[in-house]
Amino acid sequence: MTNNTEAQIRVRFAPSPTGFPHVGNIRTALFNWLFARHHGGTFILRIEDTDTARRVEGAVESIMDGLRWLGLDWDEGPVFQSDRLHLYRAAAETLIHKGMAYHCFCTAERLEQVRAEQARQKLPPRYDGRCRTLDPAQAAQRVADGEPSVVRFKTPIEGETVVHDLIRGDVTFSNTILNDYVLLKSDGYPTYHLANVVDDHDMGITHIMRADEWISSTPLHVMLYDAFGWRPPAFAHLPMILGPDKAKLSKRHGATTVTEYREQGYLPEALFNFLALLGWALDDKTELFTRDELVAAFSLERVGKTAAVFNMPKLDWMNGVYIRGLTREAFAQRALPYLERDLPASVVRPLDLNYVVQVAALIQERTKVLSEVAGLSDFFFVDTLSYTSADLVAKGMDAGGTLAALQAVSQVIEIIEPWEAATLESTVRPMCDTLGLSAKQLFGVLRVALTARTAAPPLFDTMEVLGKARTLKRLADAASTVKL
RNA sequence: GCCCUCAUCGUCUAGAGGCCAAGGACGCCAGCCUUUCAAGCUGGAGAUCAGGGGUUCGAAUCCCCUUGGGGGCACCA
Repeated sequence: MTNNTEAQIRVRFAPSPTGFPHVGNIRTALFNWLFARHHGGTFILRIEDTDTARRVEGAVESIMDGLRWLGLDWDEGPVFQSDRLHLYRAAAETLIHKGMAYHCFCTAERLEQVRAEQARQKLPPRYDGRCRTLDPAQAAQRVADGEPSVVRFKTPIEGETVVHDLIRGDVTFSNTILNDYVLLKSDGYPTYHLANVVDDHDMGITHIMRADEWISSTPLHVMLYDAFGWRPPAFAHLPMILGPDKAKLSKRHGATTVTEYREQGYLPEALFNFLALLGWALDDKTELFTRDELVAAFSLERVGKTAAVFNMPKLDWMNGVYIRGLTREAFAQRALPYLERDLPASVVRPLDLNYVVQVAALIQERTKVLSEVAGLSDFFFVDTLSYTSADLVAKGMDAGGTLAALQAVSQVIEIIEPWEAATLESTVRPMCDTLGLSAKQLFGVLRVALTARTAAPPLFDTMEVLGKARTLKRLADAASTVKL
């Protein structure tokens, strides 16, 4: 699978710490990681923290946390761009000396005016080039005098730039529509464009895999590589992930950050599998992949071009598949923290793991996300149930019959030993005849008495896990609840 | 407004000229199983392959136009 050339492959995931990583970002990380692992290459984490204003406290930790949770381990980094400002400044200087960049002294207000005027004339908003023709010596003097400035790239005003993209093919941009982009901001920090190009070159990145939204700024990057005399890496612009409204996925689409998926109880291996299928498919049928299978199967050639809507119901299904695939012990282990978190405060912690394993076995195949385990099983943990007399009386029955059934069953099972589901069933089921009830009716009454709900795990398994004492207690409570 | 781009069931997708009167998955519906809910099994509805022109003996697949969607156009990334 790997040969000498491939072993050189170096890719990176380069998020900016301006918020918590959402699934779109993570999918990009996943593809980079898969590509690196498939080819035996290197996966690098780089933090693009050049926007001092939008920096968010804790974002870096949550990015790393999310990557670790999904098992996307990085080989180098995290590299912080804020530690490398000298590199970008030197690079900007180089370009100024080459006459390919210049200092611009235009104020934010003037830029604003220019844009407003262009908008009024329905022209594309772009820098009008006022400082482009300033005398470099004079400009240098003004900078030396302390006048604030930015460094702009002297974008060629004619010709065209072709971006070779592994997924899109060749994409041609006319240089006339390109802007004199800012390379270095007035605070001395580089913009994304400069830092990105300098770093990717410096770090020996061979393939840039990033979301499709970046393709518009790629011609600038190509020109920058050119201006520096560097060979650009290969580009692969990945199809975007959309919300249900088909717009770029964002906060307003509900749970989009990885952290939230974890809190809701999605299994990392399920999200991993699901995300891999957003914009990539192996064939016409395979949907379930282990991590290793994905690493072995992944290829850029099979990445699609069309944006994909994030299909929540399918994720739920897939999560359910992964949950059912767990051993009951593993499932209990995974469910435990969610139970501790979600069960009512009245339930004593810590929970007994052996008991949780027994409960877990009964709800496992009914669970899609771990955040619902407490709701599915709380009656196994709480002391008192809440239901009314009417809830107890099954369809076609009256209060008297219900009470009689409850008492009859209590009496019969009281002497059952050993307390096992099979024995309970073989004892109670025949009582339907004696009591003149259908199984549906009798079991329905018992179900409400024991669980306070109409949908629950199999009755006799529930009794077994509840234990004789609690079962009898609940039947007695139910009997006293019935209003004749 | 300008630039780029995409276009197969509601959604994720297979399809790289004939194997496609379009296959799989999720979801939906029905039946079976069954003490409920799930799970499982079986079956079903669901795409005139956005529309219109070409090219070709033959097009979902190639070309053009239209339409629609998405993205970009900051001293944000």
